[in-house]
Amino acid sequence: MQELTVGEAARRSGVAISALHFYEKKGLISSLRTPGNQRRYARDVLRRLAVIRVAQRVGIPLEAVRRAFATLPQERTPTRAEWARMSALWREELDTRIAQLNLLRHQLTECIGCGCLSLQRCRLANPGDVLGESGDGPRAWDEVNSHE
Amino acid sequence: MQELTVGEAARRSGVAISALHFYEKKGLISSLRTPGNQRRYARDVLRRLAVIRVAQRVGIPLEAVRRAFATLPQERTPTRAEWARMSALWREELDTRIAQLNLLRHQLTECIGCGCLSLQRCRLANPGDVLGESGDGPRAWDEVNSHE
DNA sequence: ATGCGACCTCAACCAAGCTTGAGGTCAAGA
DNA sequence: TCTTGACCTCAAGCTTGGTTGAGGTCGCAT
Repeated sequence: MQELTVGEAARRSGVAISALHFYEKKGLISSLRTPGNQRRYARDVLRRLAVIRVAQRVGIPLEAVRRAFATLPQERTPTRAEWARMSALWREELDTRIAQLNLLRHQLTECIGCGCLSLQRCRLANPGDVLGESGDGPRAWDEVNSHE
Repeated sequence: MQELTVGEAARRSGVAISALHFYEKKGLISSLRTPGNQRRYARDVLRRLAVIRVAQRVGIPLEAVRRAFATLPQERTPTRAEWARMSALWREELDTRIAQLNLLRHQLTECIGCGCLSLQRCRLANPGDVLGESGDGPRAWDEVNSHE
């Protein structure tokens, strides 16, 4: 079986059919059509859906995924090298997220461990603020989110 | 300075004033009022906001945070022990998330590294599916999300 | 040829998580 | 006293990421 119907893609990816339609409308995936106007997906759609799911899990918006996918060829299945290039980018993204989560976990532990209820000094409660001198709160995470 | 105005809380936490109002309406934080009806926050609000931000970052919905906060005392500043108890729960949650992110990163790397474009066999593309036998896709992550 | 499940489009609706705006009050300095 | 910025409430609006439903078609088996 070379091409997948929506139902098959949905079952295999764990993504609802309505979501597949939605992703297609948003330009994250694409499909060929049968003479009878039914969608047929190349197998690489499953990889795209996997990436989409990963992204969702780490809080990266679909629009950022779309931008990343825009670096892949539109009308032909990406080569291994093309996927690898994109994947390297994502791996960095994931590494960053993991590092930040670890940092937060550490800070939370420390914060509770040391009993520092004087929150003005707590790095977790108050990341990057340094007692209000800097003015407008932490944006590092958002920069990661937009990543461009 | 024992109590914080909304503006101070917003600046220190990096959360918009409108979001503070929103969180209060949703029951995640609370405030005392001055004779003139202005909000005054106890300092533990900063810790709550920090926890809220952590939760948001790892994709935990506000409602779950509210439920967690519901285990803390309502009308008095939680003790260190009370925070520690809650924090332990969150630490587990964060550990789980980190573990899952690491797994995903590993799977993504492997998947590209081995060039397995035969996605039917790819664990990342197709987690828990085993070629469609199980029927309705992966739910493990959602269970983590609801965590009750 | 007819029934059935899987598929199609399009528009409406939903929930979370906020922001924005209107219309008004508070509090402190010049 | 007056002005200015910070604050108040309430309702409406916005974005993201979808789901639901109506009304109709496809395509395969009987």
